Amino acid sequence: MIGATEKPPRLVVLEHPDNERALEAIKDAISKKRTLIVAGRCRVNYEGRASSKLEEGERIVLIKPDGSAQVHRTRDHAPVNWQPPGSLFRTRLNEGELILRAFRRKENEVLEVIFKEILLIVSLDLIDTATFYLYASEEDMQKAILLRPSLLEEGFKPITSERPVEPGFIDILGRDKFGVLTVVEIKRNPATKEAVLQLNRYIQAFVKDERSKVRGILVAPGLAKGAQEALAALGLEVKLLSPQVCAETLSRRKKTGQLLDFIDDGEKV
Amino acid sequence: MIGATEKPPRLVVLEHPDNERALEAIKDAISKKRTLIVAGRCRVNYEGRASSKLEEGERIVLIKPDGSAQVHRTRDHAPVNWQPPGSLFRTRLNEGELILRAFRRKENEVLEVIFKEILLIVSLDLIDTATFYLYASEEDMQKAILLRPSLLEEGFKPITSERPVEPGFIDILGRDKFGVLTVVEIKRNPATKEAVLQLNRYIQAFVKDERSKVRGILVAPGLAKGAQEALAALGLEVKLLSPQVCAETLSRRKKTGQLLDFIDDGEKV
DNA sequence: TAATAAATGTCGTTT
DNA sequence: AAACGACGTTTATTA
Repeated sequence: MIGATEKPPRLVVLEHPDNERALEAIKDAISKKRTLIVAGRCRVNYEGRASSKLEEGERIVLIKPDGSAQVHRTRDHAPVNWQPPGSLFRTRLNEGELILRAFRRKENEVLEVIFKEILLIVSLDLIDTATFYLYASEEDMQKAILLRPSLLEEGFKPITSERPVEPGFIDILGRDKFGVLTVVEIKRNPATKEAVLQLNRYIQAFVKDERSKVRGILVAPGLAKGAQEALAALGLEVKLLSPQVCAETLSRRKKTGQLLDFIDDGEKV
Repeated sequence: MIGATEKPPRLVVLEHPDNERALEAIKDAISKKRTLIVAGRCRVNYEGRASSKLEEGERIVLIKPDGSAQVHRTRDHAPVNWQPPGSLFRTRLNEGELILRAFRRKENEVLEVIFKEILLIVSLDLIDTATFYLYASEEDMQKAILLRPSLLEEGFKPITSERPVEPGFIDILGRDKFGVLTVVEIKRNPATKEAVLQLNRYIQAFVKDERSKVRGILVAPGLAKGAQEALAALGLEVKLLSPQVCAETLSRRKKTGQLLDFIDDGEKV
């Protein structure tokens, strides 16, 4: 029995509970915004942007305090069915089955898990306040070029980053060593034809304002199919640069300060 | 103790195990390709296409028989770190910590979870052979009709899709076999009276511009209460079409090319 | 195996 | 609230 007045333990485990105990534990965990794991034999229905049906089988359901839900099968990284954060939950017994519904009113989406048999219920009060750090993202590549413009090319001088233009934002705008305006678009993956077109749109929008000559440089670790042709056709350029090198540049800065761009005159790719 | 000779139980649960028991249970579960859940206080490192760092906190790790791994925090549908199916695992104790590594050799990617404290281990032998069925979204229905206009009716020729009009967007605009302008509104669920009114609004807004005769066709798998009457009252039409049939049309296209509309002259609903 | 397109993409940001 | 772009996108399909 999970007391209403007592503080519940950080970890509650029920093996092979009957439906009544399971219902109580699930309602308790969700209402107290605990993390909930339910393993059991169930079928799953989803109705919303699409609809899906999954017949009976044993799966794991994970419900988080933020109101997200996911149903995992024995394979695949991604859940077979899910509901994003902010979902509402309704649990009830019906003719010997335990029915768990996660729904989002606005989006008109419903996820329904109908348990024939509950193998396990785990209710956890997880404490996790740590920050997640991701390195070598596209953002890091941008930071690295701004910190050390020679990563792009000798003599490049950034003017602004994230400059708004008609269709979006120019990653980096600057001038090359001859003073020519240069639009830089950064990709952390091999650049696709779409990326080239994106860069071109930015330049087009920009040229309207400036109507002077503008260079366009695509920064990426490589080129996907069709990108080379698109670049040539549009008269744009590419600078091969890996996210890893950018991440290294940033981490080295932390140790040696911001002098690198003045000291280092070599190119590393 | 989990015997090597005996068949292990379908469900093994260890609450607050010491490191040795935890190590044994984890190795056993992974080697026997069981589904494994580990909850505990840990830090997480990832090194591969990018790199990431997550300091100490309580999380849930889910490892599946297919060699996929994911680390879940208390929020978000998506795992904070993961490793796709086919990963290899190495578990060991080191200075009072339990270290779980999931790596992919070819991709040179490593996920490392370092447990300071194990709250719970669950090792499951899940049985799940069911097939997952996903039925098409409304967007797929639109695509299917554009691909094979005869799904709507013989001789229909689409002009545009998502054409903006006063109240929103016309799903598909086209001409029937007599050249009469036709507005198509698609619903993936049984169409309600509201859907009929929506179609009517689009037509009204459209007639202002064109002031020629315009047909309105509601595409839906069925009609909800009151929809039939509304259609009749407004002089609009309905074409019954299920998302499933659209999905089939789209998947068949991939196999047989885009010739279907020329070959197929029958209607399937 | 590599390239391409779709996804109930998810998730953040900005208008 | 809606739109846009990035993502360690993932995933399936096809050449």
